[in-house]
Order: sequence, then C-alpha cells, then structure tokens
Amino acid sequence: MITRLFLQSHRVPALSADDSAALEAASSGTASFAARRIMVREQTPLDKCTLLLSGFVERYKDMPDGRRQILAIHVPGDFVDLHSYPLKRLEHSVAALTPVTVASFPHDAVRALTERSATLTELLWRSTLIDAAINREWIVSIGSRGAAVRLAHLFCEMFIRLGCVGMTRDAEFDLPVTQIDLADACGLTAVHANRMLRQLRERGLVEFRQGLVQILDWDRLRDFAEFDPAYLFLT
Amino acid sequence: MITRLFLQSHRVPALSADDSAALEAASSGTASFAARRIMVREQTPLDKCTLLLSGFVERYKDMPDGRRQILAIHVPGDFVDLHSYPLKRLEHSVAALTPVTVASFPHDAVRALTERSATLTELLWRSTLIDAAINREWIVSIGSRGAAVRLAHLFCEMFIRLGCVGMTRDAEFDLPVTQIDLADACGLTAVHANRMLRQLRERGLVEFRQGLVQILDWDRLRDFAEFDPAYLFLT
DNA sequence: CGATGATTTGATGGTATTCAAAGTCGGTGG
DNA sequence: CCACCGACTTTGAATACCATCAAATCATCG
Repeated sequence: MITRLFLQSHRVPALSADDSAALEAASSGTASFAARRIMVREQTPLDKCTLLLSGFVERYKDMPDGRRQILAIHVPGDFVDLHSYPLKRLEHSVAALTPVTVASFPHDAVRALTERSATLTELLWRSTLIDAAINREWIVSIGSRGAAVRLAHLFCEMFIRLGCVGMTRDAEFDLPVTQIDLADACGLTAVHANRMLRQLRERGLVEFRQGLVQILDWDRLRDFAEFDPAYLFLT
Repeated sequence: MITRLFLQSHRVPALSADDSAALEAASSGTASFAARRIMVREQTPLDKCTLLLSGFVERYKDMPDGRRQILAIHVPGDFVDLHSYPLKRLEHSVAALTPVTVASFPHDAVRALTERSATLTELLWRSTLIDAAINREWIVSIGSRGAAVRLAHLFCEMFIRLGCVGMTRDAEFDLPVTQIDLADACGLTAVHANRMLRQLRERGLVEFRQGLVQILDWDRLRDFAEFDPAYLFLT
C-alpha cells in the first residue's frame, strides 16, 4: 500500500475501490536516496512524479550570493513533485533531508489516471494546491511575522502535518533538520534562528534540539504563533 | 472570446477546436466589481471559479494586528481562483484593485471539462501551478532579497506578465496600485517602500508614480533584481 | 582522536520599523 | 470654481530587529 499515507493525510472520504487500486497501480516502482542527496535539479525535464514513502525532503532555491531559500519541507505521504506533471520541469531543486524512500509515478500513468476518473483528478490536483496554500502561508509568515513567531509557526505546522501520518508522539516529534535549515526556511540567518530558538525555549513554548521538537505548551505556542490550521485543508 | 487572454498567456501550442470551444462554453456568464471591492472572503464555500477579463485583482490575508499580506496580483487572462475547484474554499480573500470584469465558471462545468479532456485538465491544472510557482518566487523574494531588490523584482515580473497579454507599452505599463499595496506585497512598511522606490528612481532603474511604472534601464533593472522569468513557465 | 559540520555566544553595523508631521493629489460639495 | 476632505506620498528622527563578523564550544563520525 504505497499510497496509504497519501490518502490518509488527505482525509479522502470516499474513493472507489477501483480508483484506489488504479492509483496504487500507477506507480512504476520505488527508489531510495541518501541524506542530503539532490533528487531533482531545477529546470531538468521530468517524466515522473515522486511520492515520499519515508524520510524528509526539502524543496529549495539557491541564490547567486550563496543564500538558500527553502520553499517546502515534505513528510511521508506527500507527493513531492506532483506539480511536475502539468509543468514538465521544476523551477526549484529537491533534496533529501534524511535517507528517503520514494515511489515513482510516470507522467503517462498520471495522465491515464486523469482520463480514467474525475474524482482522482480532483484528488491529485487538490494535493498540489494544498502545497500551494502552504507556500502562501509561508509568504505570510516570512512577510509579516517576527522571527520567533515564524519558527513557532513552522513547528506548529509540522506538528499537525506529521500528526496526520502518525509521526508525532504525544507532544513531541522528530524534525531531522539543522538550525541552518530552519533559518533557510524562515528567511533568517542561522545565528538569529539560534537566538530565537533559545527564546522559545526560555518562554516555555517549544524546544528544538538535534532534530527533536518538544512542545512545552501547545496552547500558548499556538497563540504565540498565530497558528490556524485552516490552510492545511484537513477537513 | 472570453478565454482569449487566458490561452494567450499560457502559450498553448495546440488545443483542439473542440476543447477550445468547450472551455469557452463552460462559462456561466460575466460580472463586474467596483475598485477595492472584496470579491471572495476567506473560508466562504465556493461553487464557481473566476476568470479575470479586465482590471487588476489581489489575493491577500489580513493579520490579527492589522497588517495585510498580499499573496498575488492578478492581471487579465488570469484564472484568479481556479484553485477553488479542487479546494472548495479559499484560505485567503480576493479583492478588486481596480474596476474589474470577470467570467464565472461553475465547478460543475470545470469538472465536466476534466471528464471530457485530459489535455484541458492539464492546461487548467498547469495554470494553478504557475500561480504556485509565482507564490514560491515571492517566498524567495521576501525571504532572501533586500527591500529595493524585492520591489524591482516585482516590477520585472509584472512587466513580463502584462507583456504576455499586451498590456505594456514599450518600456512602461500601468500598475494601478498604491505604495501601500506594493509594501503589503513585499512584506515592507509603506514608509520604507517609499524610500526604496526613490532609490530605484535615483539609480535610474525604474520609476513608479501613481500607478504608472516606467522602466528606465531594463538590463540593469533585471540584473539588479536577479530576475529570471523561468518561474513563469512561458515557454 | 583529529576533522568536519553544527551550535552557541559576543560585539557591532545596517536595514527596516515606528512614530510623527507635513505635503500632494483627486474628488466632492458648497 | 474653489475650499475642503480623505487617501496617499514624502520626509525626519529615534528605535528595534536582524545580519554580519569572529571565535569558541559541542557533536558526530570516519
């Protein structure tokens, strides 16, 4: 059941057995990547999409001056580059944050799915648009929230998204990234991210160390981060 | 020909006469909105999509503290909220920047289009994903470019996008927004945006006043803004 | 156990925000 | 037609926030 986590995180109420089987069968196989390995380089023509089965993946853009902006962090069950089907190439790169396993879905097979079922089409399309909604929430975060709030918001988002695929334990979860990664995602320097993380810890909101996030007070963290999960479209 | 500008800006090489006619016929009619009118309020259930025929539209989110983050600026030919078809509601609001005319496409009609043609499906899907790619470029801009560069980049983007629909004149174009809007789009205060606009003018790159953008030196502006139109997927 | 990459801390400077006020522009009504 | 009004633009001064530079400490791993 390669597509189990994908369907689980999208709370699909009713997908016919037929559609479900067709989606599962559309995969052409699985693959693995080592941690920190570049999986897709920007502008490379693509002919298949990648469903993340295990591990964490980032989408990012490198800037001419050496800066790096992370655009998305993907968790198991995410269709990392489903948008390559209509676009044929990506304008950003994709890399593994940890060792990962993925399933491949050839563009031809995706097209066949869309010809077969409008419901499947809507599900897949919807999945790419939830990614876009997350992109927009990051615009809000980076554009109009302070540094500490940005980090807190990211932790809230990951807590909810990982919870959907059963990857949280009570009030903690693994987020196997460095402070540099957090900084690159939030549009901060690593130094400043470090100071803000300390502040979040000292305020008793959330603690991050070595890829482990411990939520100290969910209610206060949520309020501090102005976090409203509506943009994740879980309902 | 309601869909003329949409098809023009997406450089569709070959859409069958049938598909083209079906798309055109999917519209349920047109409507108008006054400038600064809210067209869609966030979280309202939607049953139709909106194609912008004339005028400018913004997508934005209001923050609890009164700040406002603009997420996208739409020009004629843009399917402003096509993503409401798979999502059923929007996590942001939509408002007219100028007087606008739009064409409506009921979700049912869009679904019928996807059942009818995989090529049309791909075209519509692709259109929503180009919006997402623009969202991501804004993340890059806001997250890792300085204020003046952000503004310059936005002017470059609008110049190219408006050029696609024939709304530029030589080296100038109308961008009927206020400095406050520019600031809200770029994650700046209006005061700082004003200072940076002066800097851009004094550097001889681009001049903005009263909704008119005049490009003083395109090559230098493009370089200054680190602008690469690849993310617009025009080819 | 050195080497490498990540985290932490300090000092300093630059960028952008905030607060305040004056100036400009269009539009409206007397 | 002109005075007035509100919204936008522009400027100044003080401050806050975040970046930069530098160096020390801490992990982790070959």
